[in-house]
Amino acid sequence: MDRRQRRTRKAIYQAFEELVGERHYASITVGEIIERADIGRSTFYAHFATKDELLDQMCTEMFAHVFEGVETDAHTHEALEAVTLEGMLAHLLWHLRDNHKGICGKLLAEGEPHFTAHFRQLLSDFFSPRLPERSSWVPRDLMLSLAVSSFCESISWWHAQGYQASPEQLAHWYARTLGWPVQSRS
Amino acid sequence: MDRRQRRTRKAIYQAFEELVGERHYASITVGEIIERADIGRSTFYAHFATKDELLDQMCTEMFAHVFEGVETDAHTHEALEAVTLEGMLAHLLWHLRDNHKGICGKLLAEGEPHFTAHFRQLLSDFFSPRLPERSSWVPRDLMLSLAVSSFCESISWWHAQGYQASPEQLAHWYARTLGWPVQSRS
DNA sequence: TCACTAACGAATTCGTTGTTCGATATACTA
DNA sequence: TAGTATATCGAACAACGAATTCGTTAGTGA
Repeated sequence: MDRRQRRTRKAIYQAFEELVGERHYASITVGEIIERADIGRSTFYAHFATKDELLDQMCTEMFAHVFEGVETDAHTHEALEAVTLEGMLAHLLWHLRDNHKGICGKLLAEGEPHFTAHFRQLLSDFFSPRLPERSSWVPRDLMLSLAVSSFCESISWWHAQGYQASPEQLAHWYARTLGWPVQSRS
Repeated sequence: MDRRQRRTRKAIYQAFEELVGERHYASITVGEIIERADIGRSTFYAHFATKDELLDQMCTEMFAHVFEGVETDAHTHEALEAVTLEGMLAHLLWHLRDNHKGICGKLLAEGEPHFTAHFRQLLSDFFSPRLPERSSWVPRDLMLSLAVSSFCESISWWHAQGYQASPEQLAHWYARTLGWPVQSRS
């Protein structure tokens, strides 16, 4: 890819991340993004059709890093026992907090529909084969939806609290609330 | 209130409800509302400052009816035993499905931020003094957030399923998933 | 060096929001 | 029923933002 393209793309991403960190996503205009990124208007549209597409592409890139190592890397941050559902969730939370300045939590807390839909899809794929068995019968897709939305809500709450609790702690509370098998805590 | 005002207000509400039922809320324009309601542009703005304010006022009116009788009326639809948390939730679901053509579920499923925030606030107030005690400790405000978001998600799921399950059934599954004390089911 | 193509940015079109105002129609009330 | 108040009408208007166009400038890579 042309160096110029890389530069402008990076500038756009950075300006966008800053703005999302500062303000409500919906209120950000393309004009502000190009001003902050210091690029021409037509240049922006040469890269992204709309503001939402920018968000989408950013999510894709951002989550590619976050989700790929959830299973394989878990043992590098935690003990080997971490390769449980709760451990993987803690690992995921760890990434979400640190890798992108908590933008994920911010967008979830704002209820930004595009982002939420994107994130929920990924979570759905992640949870789907891993849902614990329950003693009592509940429709599986309802259970999945509740697991996903509760996890999103936990992140949103975490964000509102300034990320005070540890990822492990939050994952534990989350699992507890859904009545899932839980790791013993020291 | 002047009869003319009542008439236009009713026309606006009706047109708006129809449109919300047909299309994504965010894509509805004021122009479409006034066209469908067959009123003048300035007339709309004499009643509501923005489209969102229309939604807000509509919610307020709509929920006033739904929430007020949750405790007092529960025994008219169900047996007296229904005055339990699960019973009250079933009663609430019953109203939400029937009173307004499931618009509530639609807006929740769309993730419409204004509506969701409004509804969540009401649910928060409702759940707050009623949260069951748990054996294991979890921060109370996190528990509350999870209870609220899970209930919203259950409604959203219900909507997506075409409201097939009964309110009682859904309330039961909801309570089960959160590991709450549960009514025995025949 | 040279062809390619990205970036520029002002001008433009488009759609939507929200306001204004004089004319008209309707509703309350005495 | 007459008379006053006021709600509605609707075209015109200003403001804003999205998205496009296109001739010009400048950086890239071979």
